[in-house]
Amino acid sequence: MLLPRQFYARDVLIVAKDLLNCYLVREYNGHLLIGKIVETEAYHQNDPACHAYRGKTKRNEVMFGPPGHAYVYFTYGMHYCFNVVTGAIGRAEAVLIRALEPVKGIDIIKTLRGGKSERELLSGPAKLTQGLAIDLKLNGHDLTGGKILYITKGEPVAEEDIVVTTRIGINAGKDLPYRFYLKNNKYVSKK
DNA sequence: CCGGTGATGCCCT
DNA sequence: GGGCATCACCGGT
Repeated sequence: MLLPRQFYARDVLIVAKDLLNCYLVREYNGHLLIGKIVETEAYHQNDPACHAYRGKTKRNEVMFGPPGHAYVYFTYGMHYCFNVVTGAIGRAEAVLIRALEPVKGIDIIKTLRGGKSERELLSGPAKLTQGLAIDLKLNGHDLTGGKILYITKGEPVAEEDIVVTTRIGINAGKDLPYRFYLKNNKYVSKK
């Protein structure tokens, strides 16, 4: 089932947790590339680590728009990261998708990633954008349209199978418990 | 297995 | 001009 707009129009911490076990689907050159979401992080406008903490800019303006759209940004001179916009219009919130478990189209994904081992294909925020061919052309894309790039519902996750901890790769806001991942899943990114 | 480090370009101050 | 929501590779163990 395609996730509807109201799924995304909730608090970013709820959405970040509920996205676990859902499927990110990418239509690429006639192939379906699919990964199961196993790790997420939440960011919001009152959080010092958030791109929108100091207000709206050209880069982060998608975060202030309607929920259910993709916020893609470029970083470290060579990598892209993929986020899902949440919450109400005018409020800047987004969930960073940090890791996927490969599900479908694995041969294509392997080619896009330069022939890495299955464990290394999508187990990091910039790895999964490379493996699913996500770049700035998809910034602002509506994920509720069911085309090109979208998310479908997964099996519910038991509360005890979710680990809540601090985020990775940031300094500001590093003590906030805004990272969520599936316990014992080998495709979660490493620290 | 582990920690350290260079790559590389754009955004924002 | 500094810093970045990262990754892959290198060398020592």
